[in-house]
Amino acid sequence: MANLDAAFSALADPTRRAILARLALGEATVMELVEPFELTQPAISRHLKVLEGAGLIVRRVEGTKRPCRLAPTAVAEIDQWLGMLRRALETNYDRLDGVLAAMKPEK
Amino acid sequence: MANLDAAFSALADPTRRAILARLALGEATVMELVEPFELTQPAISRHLKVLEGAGLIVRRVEGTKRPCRLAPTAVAEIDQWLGMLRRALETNYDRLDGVLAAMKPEK
DNA sequence: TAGTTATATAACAACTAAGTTATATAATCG
DNA sequence: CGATTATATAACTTAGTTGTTATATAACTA
Repeated sequence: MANLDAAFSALADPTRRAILARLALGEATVMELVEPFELTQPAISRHLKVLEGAGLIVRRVEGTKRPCRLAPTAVAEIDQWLGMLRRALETNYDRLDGVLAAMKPEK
Repeated sequence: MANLDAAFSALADPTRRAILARLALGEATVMELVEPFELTQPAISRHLKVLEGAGLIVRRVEGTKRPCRLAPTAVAEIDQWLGMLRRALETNYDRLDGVLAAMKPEK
């Protein structure tokens, strides 16, 4: 699962998560994404490249603009992987419940 | 949400995800976690420190051993954040559906 | 108590990441 | 066509990550 590396790594950066949060409101061009941050345009362009590489966003060409929007694929992959942890945590939690239930009578 | 940085960043490494997958099967000591990897014990110890710092695992002291197990907190935080993306993706998808539905009659 | 086992930490090398400025490309506007 | 706007890329700097080996600590074992 090499793509999970890219996806989680992309999400590890707060600027990139903020970009995604902005795109959750709808499509935006590069300059629209630059505006709210105290970063230069090349910095944002590179963040977008990382997000695109991770499958978290897609871009279309519209004249000289490149509007970005959220892509579903990476999120689905992440969800699937996290599902494994969720299930394990539930199981362990049940087990703990069992242990506690077994202990109570002893007390 | 500073902790999301640590959580996503911890999950970005395949060795650490493999460690979590192993812990999903149940508690394990450091040496038990070293065994399946072609890495040295200090390397694994540091990965564990990262996972602990991210709130993905907890460790107890048992004599000279430090058994590790999964912790639920970070996964819950991640799920919560991803929920935002999931909802946005659903909305955008619905919107796309709407667009496609609106286009069909025109064709 | 001396040796062994389990784990942590320090110091270092190699690599990657994130930001900057300067510059290139390419579409649009007048 | 020339100027402007939108975006990308290159070169560089600084900082962080991942691995290694060597060593420290601390609890068991004989």
